[in-house]
Amino acid sequence: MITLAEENYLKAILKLSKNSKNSVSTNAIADELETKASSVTDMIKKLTDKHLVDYVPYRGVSLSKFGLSKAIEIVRKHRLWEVFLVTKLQFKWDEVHCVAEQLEHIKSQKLVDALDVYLGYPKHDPHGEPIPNKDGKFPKSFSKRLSELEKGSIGQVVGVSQDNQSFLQYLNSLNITLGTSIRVIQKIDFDKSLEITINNKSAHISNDVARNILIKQK
Amino acid sequence: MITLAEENYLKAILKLSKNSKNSVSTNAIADELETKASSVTDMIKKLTDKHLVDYVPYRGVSLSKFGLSKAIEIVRKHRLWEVFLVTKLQFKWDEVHCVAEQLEHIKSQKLVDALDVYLGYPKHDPHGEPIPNKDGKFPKSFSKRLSELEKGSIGQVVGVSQDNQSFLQYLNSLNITLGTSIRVIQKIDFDKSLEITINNKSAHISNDVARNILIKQK
DNA sequence: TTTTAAATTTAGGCAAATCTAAAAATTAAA
DNA sequence: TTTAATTTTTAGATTTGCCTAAATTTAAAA
Repeated sequence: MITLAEENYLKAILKLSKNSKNSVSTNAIADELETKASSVTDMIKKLTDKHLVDYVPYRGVSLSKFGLSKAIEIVRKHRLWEVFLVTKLQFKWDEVHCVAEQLEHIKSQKLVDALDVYLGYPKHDPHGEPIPNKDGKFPKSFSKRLSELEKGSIGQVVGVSQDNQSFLQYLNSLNITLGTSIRVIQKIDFDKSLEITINNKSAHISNDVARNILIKQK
Repeated sequence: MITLAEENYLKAILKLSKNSKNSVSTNAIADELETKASSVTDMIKKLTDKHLVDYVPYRGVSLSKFGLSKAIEIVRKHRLWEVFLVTKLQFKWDEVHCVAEQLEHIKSQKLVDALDVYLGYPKHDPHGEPIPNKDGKFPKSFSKRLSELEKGSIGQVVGVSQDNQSFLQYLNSLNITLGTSIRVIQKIDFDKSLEITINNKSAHISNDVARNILIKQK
């Protein structure tokens, strides 16, 4: 049995190894989980005993194959619950995270699968993040999210990962539709928002919005 | 903050004080939670410190006003989630309990309220148990459940607390409809099933079924 | 009413998950 | 390459929730 605390560590390691590839440092995990490095070392030993991670003292940890699949399961549950909260219970984007953080730890394979069916096998959560399927595979797409584009690059809108009414209305008001060309002028580090141009008219959009615009890069 | 373990104790005390009224013995709680009497004593002290129960050593505990409201909240959540699982995710009656046991501990007032709205303010869970409302009040009804009738007594069917397709079909096959007179011939202690007569024809029904038939007693 | 049985509490310990402070290892700087 | 700074680990405590075994209290029986 994987405990709640262990699940949170797995999730943190997955999140961190996405960016820095391979192995993750003790301090990085401590920061992510707002705990102390010594606590992390303790927990890593427990995870090692359970074959959830590979660990070389002083060198960092990485998820084992088993640990990775467990971590992905948690992400899947988190994102499915977020979709549920927004599409069925009328929660707003920014209200779902803390509740999903709890719901992701509910243990029942049948529940997750039934939820997936009920929600119509969604591919993205309300924040535009991809939802892995039952087998742990992420939906592959040939598009990128606008938020992933580098400064200076240009792309064409090929879709959105949200069909929310107010989101689509907002895109309309910006004159963003399928096929629109967008150039990234500036990426603001502070809030990850973007300065962009749409048909030579400039606009400033939040990361929340940029994440939900799917782009085919030129 | 009330911990998960504390919530389970509150629930157990509520359940037990329903039957034996007033205060509940340490051993009864230990049995209910499949733990040891000494553990119960430990926990009761913590609950006392948090003003969730009133406790007289060697004499038993009872829920305080505050503890009662918390316990009812948990029951409300448990039963709402059961309704969700059955009506939305197509779980069967007997598959919901263990999952609801986990879901009942999710902390979010907004979630419970939204779920209640979404489910259409259900009055009973899939087992026929009443669901308290937002203010902790149980739906009052002038009917009893068939399962509550004493041996020998007679009553008339005034409703059901389940609108499940297969349940209604089953009642049909037993010739039970609104207005049908039912007499309780025998109550089987072992599985709480009932020997009854319907228009002088005898039948044997499970507690699961009897609990969902609402009766006006003669 | 004394003795016995049952229920309850106390004492002392254990595992999980965390912490602080000190020691050890690694990396960066002089 | 030695020293200094940083990172990581170890040692020793703490809290929560549970356990066993022993002591205490209450209830029942003789």
